[in-house]
Amino acid sequence: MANPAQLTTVMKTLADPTRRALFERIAREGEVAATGLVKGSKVSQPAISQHLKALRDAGLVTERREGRHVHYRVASKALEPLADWLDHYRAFWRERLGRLEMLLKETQR
Amino acid sequence: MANPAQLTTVMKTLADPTRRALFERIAREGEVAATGLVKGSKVSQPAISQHLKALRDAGLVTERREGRHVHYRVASKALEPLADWLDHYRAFWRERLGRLEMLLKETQR
DNA sequence: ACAACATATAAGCATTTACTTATGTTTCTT
DNA sequence: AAGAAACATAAGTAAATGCTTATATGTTGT
Repeated sequence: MANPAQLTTVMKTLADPTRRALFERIAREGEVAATGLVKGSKVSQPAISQHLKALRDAGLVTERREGRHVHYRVASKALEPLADWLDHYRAFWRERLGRLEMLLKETQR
Repeated sequence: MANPAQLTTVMKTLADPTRRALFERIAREGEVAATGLVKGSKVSQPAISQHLKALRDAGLVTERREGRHVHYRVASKALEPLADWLDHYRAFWRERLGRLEMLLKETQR
């Protein structure tokens, strides 16, 4: 169901610590302008701008222009590809571990 | 709770498509020798070996040597850092969306 | 002991990435 | 209209990444 290419993009985008920190700040603050993100960051304004573009392209954040400010917020379905992938493997393992446990109990008695 | 550095490592490791595919194959097959992974892969044996090292270093797989074969399997807590991080943000959003809904209902009446 | 097999390591290379500084572009303020 | 503010884009660069071929290391069967 989840497009593998999209999953790759999401993972690659969030794998970078500074970019992920940016994403987390946007999530925490609800809605932030780019300037707000530049302040309190160690990297330059262009770096922030480039990271925001990456987050946008990955579908992780949405932007809302208001005058000369651009406000960012987390996209509602941002982490869905990641969550889907994880849930798939979690379910898979529950099943696998379930079978393993049953096997162990049978061999033990 | 989840170490950010470890999360970064896990994400970076799984972000690469061929490496993730390798991980998924190990998960599906339960336990595979490296040779088994080389077969049916488009990259060379050393490439596989390097990817396996990366997966090992990230704590995503464990190895079990048996003669000249090395069998790989998914580590039981492999995806815990990722899952923890995701759950944290999921909970966070439920709360945020919950508040938003309450706010909307209040302003509507 | 020796050849074949399974895997790891080394070295090299092209591409990608995460920055930087410099410069646009648009919008607000005065 | 002019300057400042908020952002984006361009160009350059050092480091990281994912591969390759060649070679080493360890193990098994004959």
